[in-house]
Amino acid sequence: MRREASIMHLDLDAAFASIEQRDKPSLRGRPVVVGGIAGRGVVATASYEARTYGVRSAMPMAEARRRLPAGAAYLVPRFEAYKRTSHVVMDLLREVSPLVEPVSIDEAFVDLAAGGHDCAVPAVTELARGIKARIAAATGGVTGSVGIGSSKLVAKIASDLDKPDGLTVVGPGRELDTLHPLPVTKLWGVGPATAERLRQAGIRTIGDLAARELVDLLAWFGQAHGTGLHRLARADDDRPVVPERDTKSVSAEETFSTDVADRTVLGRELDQLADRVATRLRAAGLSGRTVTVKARYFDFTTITRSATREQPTDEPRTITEAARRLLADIDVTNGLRLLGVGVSALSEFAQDGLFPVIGTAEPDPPPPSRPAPEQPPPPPPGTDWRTGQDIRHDDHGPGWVWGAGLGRVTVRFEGPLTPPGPVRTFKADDPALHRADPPNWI
DNA sequence: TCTGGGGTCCTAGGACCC
DNA sequence: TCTGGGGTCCTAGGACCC
Repeated sequence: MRREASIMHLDLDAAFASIEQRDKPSLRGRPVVVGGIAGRGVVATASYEARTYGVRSAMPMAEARRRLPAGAAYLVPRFEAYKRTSHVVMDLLREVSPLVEPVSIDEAFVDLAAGGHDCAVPAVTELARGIKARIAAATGGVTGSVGIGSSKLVAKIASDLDKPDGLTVVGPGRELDTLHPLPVTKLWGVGPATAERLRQAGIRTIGDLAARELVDLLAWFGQAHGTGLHRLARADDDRPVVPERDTKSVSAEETFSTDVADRTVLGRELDQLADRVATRLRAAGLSGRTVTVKARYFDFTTITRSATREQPTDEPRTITEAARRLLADIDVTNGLRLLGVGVSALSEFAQDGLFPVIGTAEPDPPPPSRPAPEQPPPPPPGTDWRTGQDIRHDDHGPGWVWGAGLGRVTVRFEGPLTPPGPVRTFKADDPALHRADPPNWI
């Protein structure tokens, strides 16, 4: 815990749903649910209109449909669109401080002290107001809620106190007053299982938890979780803001619409999952030694089987063969609800001798040439966005450069599909400047 | 109401080595 | 011949997060 409120947490409000409402004006003001549309799907994000009907994240989609009136929209996620908005926001935050830790596509911590800001409460409050306004402008109206405090814990809890479009600053010395009345479930790391054990011990609020001895928590929850809870309940949190983390595993899984017992079908699924994992490993320049197969039964019990190789691999064939051997040891007579493949024990480069040793590689050949688009070259970094140039776009109609920097171009589109025009960010040389998102209407 | 998909971290037991 | 303790790696499962 720091002496100043210098850690900020930003959480975009119902990000997936509000991006959909931004891009599709007909959805504005209506309940919008983004998530798995099929039988076994769940809600990823519900718009605030949908939340008034009690629809929440992680709720089965079937239940959401039951609760919502006619006229509600059910959409499959368009992750590429969300990532573009996420990049716009993260780039903005990096202008505030070099220490930005994206937690997910719609959430980040920012170390304001590392950005050289005055971290007195009035100053950070003003700073946050400005950041919120810039985010809303740059994203075409997607809002975020901000919390600022002396630790990650306090900042995160603060951002949740006033949603949507909120701003809460917890001044130094106010941490315990803020935390202690809240239910323990607000603490990072307290899920359903921990909450139930705490409830049995008569612990409902974070204040109740702070009143308990460490030995009790150690006995109930073990070393790591016990000490973690003990400290967090006292607002004792010195975790730094870490901009980048190494990837530890890459996996793909699929829940079937009905359980599958046919080993031929499962084998084909396994091949596809292994392919997806291998593709993503290669894109990230990673390979791994441990292959894991995950299976879930009708009753939701889940098992894993893993095998560790001598050498790391990113070869689809190698991963598939290892996965098939593991699947052979799994009982599928009553069918599987879910099948998954993962690779872990990662290292940075493939060791299979399929690639030149680092350092002796030929330079990459130039990318295949594309038909030259009718497009002026993107402005150099630093160009004033107000003077932006026109950029033609196949599907969204004309757009103009809204901002540029760090090899990225932000474009605001105006067209029949999206008046008054969303803002999107592209890499300066991104051919997606001429590609539309696939439609996701259901 | 019947539970997605992508991750992270922790625990516990067994094998193996010194 | 019997027995120790520590360290590391691997496997499996579980809780949790967004």
